[in-house]
Amino acid sequence: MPNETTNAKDASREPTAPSDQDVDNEGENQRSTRLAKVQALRAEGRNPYPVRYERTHTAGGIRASHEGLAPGSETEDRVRVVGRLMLLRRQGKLSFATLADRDGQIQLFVSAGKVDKSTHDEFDHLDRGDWIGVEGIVMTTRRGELSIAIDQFTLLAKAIRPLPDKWHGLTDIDTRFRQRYVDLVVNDEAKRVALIRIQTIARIRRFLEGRDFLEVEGPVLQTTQGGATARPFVTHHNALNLDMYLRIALELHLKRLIVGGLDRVYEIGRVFRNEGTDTTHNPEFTMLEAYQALGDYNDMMELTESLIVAAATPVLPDLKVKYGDHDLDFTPPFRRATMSTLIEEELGVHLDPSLPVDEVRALLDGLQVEYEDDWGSGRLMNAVYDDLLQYKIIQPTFVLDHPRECSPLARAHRDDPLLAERFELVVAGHELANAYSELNDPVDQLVQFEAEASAKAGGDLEAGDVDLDYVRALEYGMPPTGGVGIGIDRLVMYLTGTPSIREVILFPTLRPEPGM
RNA sequence: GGGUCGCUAGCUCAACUGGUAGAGCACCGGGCUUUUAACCCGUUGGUUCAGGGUUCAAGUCCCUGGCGACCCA
Repeated sequence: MPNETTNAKDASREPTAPSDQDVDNEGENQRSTRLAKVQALRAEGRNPYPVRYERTHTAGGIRASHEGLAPGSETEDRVRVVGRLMLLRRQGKLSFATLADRDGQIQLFVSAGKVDKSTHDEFDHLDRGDWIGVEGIVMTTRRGELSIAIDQFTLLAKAIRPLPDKWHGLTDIDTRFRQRYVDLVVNDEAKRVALIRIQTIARIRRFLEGRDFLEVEGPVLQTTQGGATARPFVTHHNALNLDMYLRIALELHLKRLIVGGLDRVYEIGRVFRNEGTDTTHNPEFTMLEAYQALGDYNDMMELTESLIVAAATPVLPDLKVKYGDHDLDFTPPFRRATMSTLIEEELGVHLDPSLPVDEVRALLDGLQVEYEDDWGSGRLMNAVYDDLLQYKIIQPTFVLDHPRECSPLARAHRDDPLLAERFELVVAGHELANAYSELNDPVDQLVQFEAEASAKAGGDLEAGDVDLDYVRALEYGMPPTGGVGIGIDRLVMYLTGTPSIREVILFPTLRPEPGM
């Protein structure tokens, strides 16, 4: 019947042509075939996109309630389920289909004995990807597959584009990120990672609530750059005629709230850093920062460790995970070692910020570590750590007592004024958390800000501004406080064993797609 | 920023030293009452990322550009 085929195609072209203008042309043939089906339904006075449908059960719910139903059983249980049609196996007088909803899949069983011919025919002309609502009886097939023997179904949303290959799925990384909606439909791993992220954030909230922290929100649009070392995004507010930064950290406003008397606060929020992207960096990412009055960095270490264990346990019961080439173990306590100790351990040299600059420079020259002329011994020491050590630290390790010189918001160490009371938690060579005993001396803080501002004036694009309002806040008195920041995306990468940050961010930053 | 690799049908992939662009799935038509990536038969479907060059002839070789992945700094 070649004529019929040709006619059907010709008929399908006409109604679809005008509506195609604003979409790309992928799958043009299949799109037009399906658009023709939409037109045909409309011509019969039926709506291919009806407004609602009452469901009584979900796929997962039916699986849970009918676990162990013997093969070849038929129940009296009438259910209405909604989902996306994932597979369709037409077999003449019998059709099987796989319906997927948020929490699972279930087979549909369509028998000529239970539905009339036109319903069956219509079912057989559905496409993979269509959303349907079905009503029927819970049963199992001879092979034991839990199914719904349907007696009626309703098309809820016609899919115009075909789903990717039912076996190979969607593997092109770029397309997976650009069209995450498709990735989530066909790749279970994408859904698994997304759900772990969602659950992890929920668990962190519960954990912090359990410790009496208040969740707060600071401003995203800011007029000073501060709280971290990073290049900001700049934007413009029209009504105020004001250039503004998108925040690079949450820190300075959370501590203002500590001043205000909200003595345990945290925020889980998006921060923005105008830097290159790679496997572990996305320009916008999610930070947790928590501040606890009357805590110091030792308390924050305990908090950090407990929080990570609380978040990890439901996902990784043994707290172990394969991450790239590494086997990570989050069993507490994590190792604690000072930066100075680690340098000595690894390189066999003693380095601390009290050494004369010339001596330290000579040492860096010997190690082939690059540095700037205006760096003091502390920053030079930090460069050795950054260049030669951090990437080698695989298992969770609290690296303690960084040079004060590169910690402008941290309090000087109680035992050594050239060091800060600071730690970074390093995992698989990357910083997962960063914490201080917070600096609350307003005079000292101003000195630190001014040093940064002069570096910025000297061309350091990552250096911060003097935040005079923050200094003013400190002048009203901030109690001794410990604070910590944890990279949520990184944490989720570890918990899911996914060594790419773009896999754990549903919509990673991408160049715009040509033509979109 | 440097290097390597990739981009072919809606999806997943082929196409030797340059010689008529193919397969599976999907789609369309037909068959099939217990399938599970169902199966069987028959069709349809292409600006080979873009542009330029070499050649009788370019998916293939050369140049430029785009997008992406990985490694390095």
